[in-house]
Amino acid sequence: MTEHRYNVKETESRWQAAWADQKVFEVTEDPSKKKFYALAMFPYPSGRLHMGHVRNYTLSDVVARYKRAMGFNVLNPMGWDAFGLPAENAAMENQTHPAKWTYQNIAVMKNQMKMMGLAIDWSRELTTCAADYYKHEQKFFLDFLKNGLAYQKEAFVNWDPVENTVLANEQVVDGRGWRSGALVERRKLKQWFLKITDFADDLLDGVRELSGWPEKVRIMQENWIGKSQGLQFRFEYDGQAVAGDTLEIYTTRPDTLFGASFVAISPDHPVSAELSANNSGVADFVTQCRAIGTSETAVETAEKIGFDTGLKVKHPFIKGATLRVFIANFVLMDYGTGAIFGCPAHDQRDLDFARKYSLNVIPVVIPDGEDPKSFAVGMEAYTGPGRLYNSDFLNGMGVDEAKAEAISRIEKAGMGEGTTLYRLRDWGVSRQRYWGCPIPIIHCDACGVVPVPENDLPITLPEDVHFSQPGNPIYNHPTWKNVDCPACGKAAQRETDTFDTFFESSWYQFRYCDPQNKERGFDKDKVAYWAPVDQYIGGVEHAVMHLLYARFFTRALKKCGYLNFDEPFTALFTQGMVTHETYKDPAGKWLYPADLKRVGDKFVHASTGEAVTVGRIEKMSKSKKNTVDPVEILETYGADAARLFILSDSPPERDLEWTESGIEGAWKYLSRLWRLVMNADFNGKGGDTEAMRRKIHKTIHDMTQDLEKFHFNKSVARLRELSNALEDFSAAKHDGATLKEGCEVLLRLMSPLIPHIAEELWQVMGHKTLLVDAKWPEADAGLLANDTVTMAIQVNGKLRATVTLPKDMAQADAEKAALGEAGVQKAMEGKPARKIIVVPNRIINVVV
RNA sequence: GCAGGCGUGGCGGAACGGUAUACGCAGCGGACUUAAAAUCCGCAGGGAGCAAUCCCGUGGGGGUUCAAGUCCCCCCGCCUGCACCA
Repeated sequence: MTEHRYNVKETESRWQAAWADQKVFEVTEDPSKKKFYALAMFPYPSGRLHMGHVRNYTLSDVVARYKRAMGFNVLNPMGWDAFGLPAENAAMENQTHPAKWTYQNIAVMKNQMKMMGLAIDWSRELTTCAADYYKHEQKFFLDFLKNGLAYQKEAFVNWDPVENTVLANEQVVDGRGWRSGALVERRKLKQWFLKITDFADDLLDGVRELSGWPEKVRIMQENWIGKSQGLQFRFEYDGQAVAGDTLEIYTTRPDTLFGASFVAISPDHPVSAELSANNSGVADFVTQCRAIGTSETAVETAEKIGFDTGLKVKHPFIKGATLRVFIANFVLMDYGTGAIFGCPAHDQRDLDFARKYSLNVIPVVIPDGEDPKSFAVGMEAYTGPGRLYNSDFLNGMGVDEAKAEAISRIEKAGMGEGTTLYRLRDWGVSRQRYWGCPIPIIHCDACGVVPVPENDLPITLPEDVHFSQPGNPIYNHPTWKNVDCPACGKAAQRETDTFDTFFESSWYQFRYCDPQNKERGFDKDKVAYWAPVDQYIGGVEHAVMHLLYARFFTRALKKCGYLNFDEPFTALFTQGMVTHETYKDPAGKWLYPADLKRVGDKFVHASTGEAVTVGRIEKMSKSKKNTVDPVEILETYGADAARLFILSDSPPERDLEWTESGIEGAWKYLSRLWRLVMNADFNGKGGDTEAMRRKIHKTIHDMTQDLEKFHFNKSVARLRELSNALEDFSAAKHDGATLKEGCEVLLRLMSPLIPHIAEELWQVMGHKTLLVDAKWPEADAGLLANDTVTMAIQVNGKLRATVTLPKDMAQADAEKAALGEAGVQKAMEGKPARKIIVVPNRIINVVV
């Protein structure tokens, strides 16, 4: 028989063309079929695909193809998260326009994606920087405004005084502008916010219900929302009062009020500001606090420092007692009220502070079993449970009871109230950047803030802008911002800020349901059919921001009448990173894997021959040069090999180490599969057909389970087992019909993973219709059950023999068979069995 | 510091509380070849033994159980996220 080599390139592009020509993956709403919406997080068009993309889209593709074979009407779209800072940076560096750069990248990356053979409905492709996309989010924003979900307030930005521009957080490195190197200033600007805090509780309750999400992500969102129950109340000043008659604080430990020994306020607190005005000592201290900064390392190492303001407040429960008021560097202005009471015995920070300034440490919660009279706090605060002590009317209560009682007393006295507080802040959406969606607002001297009339949408970006001068190009444009006020007709100015690019990615999952709609962002019925997304797949780096914003957006759109559900993504899968070994030359410079040559078990530089040191395995990144270009892999080995390696090497949620030998191995398997089918003799006779058929149907059953659970590495292992068994069966020239059944099942099961070669071999086997349209195989239940089983026999828990017995054998007979085994008798050393445990069809344990 | 995850051969990883190391990568031996590549067959946790076989083995230490990689307690190490949130 002539053996043809598998021609990957030709075959893969031929089937890609066939699927596209027949519009196999294009879908419309079909109420008669169950829908399945599979979505991969859409990419930022940075230039080229990286391996992380390839892994992501391989995973979503397997899901989409599998669900399709299962008979679902599968929506699997793709688009471009096209606004963002890198386009502006590229524009500055290369004297190009962000739009040109972006669209060029999209063209390149789309082409690369097509090489992967993805089951995508390209007719639904969307690009967020296109006006026909962002037009709709401008409308949403106007609706949010009408519904009280958007508002303006002053907020700090990072201001680069040399470049005269606002910097994004990631453009600030060690407190300096990344380009200019100038010290970044905090400047207050009026900016737009979305009221995500309105939904804080709802987002929290919702995330707890999302059973299809990883526990990890759910917890991260819960922590981000950061709900806490506590007491907000007002201290009365004793003597001098500043900025009002009372000082309001927030605490989650009202039970420890009797242990209070000081009050501390933030350096940014209005009281600090007022005192600074008249007291240079205070002003200096506040400046000192701000200089320490808020970076992680600074926070970790910074000492707790305070400044005694000389102010005093009255203890709410202890008549005549007063507490000194400090300004302290560890009190944050943007949480609670920016002021706290310190109870050093039961809070570590308060304790550190108290020890430094020699303040009282009064234990008021005594751990069970401790003697209150001798219980003392040294350098470690006690934060656990216990009984109240030294606390008047709270004495003897547990912590929770005491909290409730303290709140109740304060409320009765009219001094404050029990409060629920969230760490979550409203979402600031204004960005002082060019390459984003313009905020549809006009500022009029006479009328103030005027929303752009809906008929005037979209407000498109000016195209003739320059990036050579400092500042925001939109703001610098000579005419764009000039407009007549829609309300009074007088000269007014457009808002020159653009939306945070998380705005676009918060609703794209709905736009995919109705991407051509010119009137609205999407049709309610179409979204009702497709949404919510059944399986969302992407990187864990979006665990908080993007996913939280999208969840908020869905609720906001619901409030504005656009849809009628809360959660956009029913199930979420977060994939691991793609990693690779790192390499350095003798000078310590990073080297690309492609620049190396293997000599024996070592690497040398391919052109210079210099020795290369192999470093640790790290996430692929340009800076460490440990990247592998997907296109080279796709061109050398093809999409199927890349997909197979990605799927088989590691469980998808874990990191995947990219290795040359791994991709080679995948390629070798494809050749083997090819030979199996090409060389198969379907006219053979004999052999243990029943055993073979059992293996085939067991594989169907197990593989289906694996796919449902995202255990793709296991499913590949099972398919290789089946493949190995079929090779033996074929080599032995056994029954042709069984071999044919096996090969066909193998191809159908392989189809979601390595679709091109599976499709090709399907045709080779004589099929005239597409494999991609074939139904998922069903396991024959009759073949799943075996009539004999191999049972393990243990003596005192140690394996001593295995024995093949009829299935569901009577317990007594099984015991007898077990005791008859030579190995068992030897291990029993002639002693009688004290006990025999029989787990039917599985194991027998003899205890002597 | 808090929260979450992980720890199994040389490596990636399998294992409803029930035969630990499936499947693969790398390795070794052999076949084919002038040779290599490709391919095929075989070996392969550690130790002892000519062998049958036996002992030890899932980061460490305890425990529950007829039986523990799996469940419980303590400890060690690595990774991720959050971080002075009162």
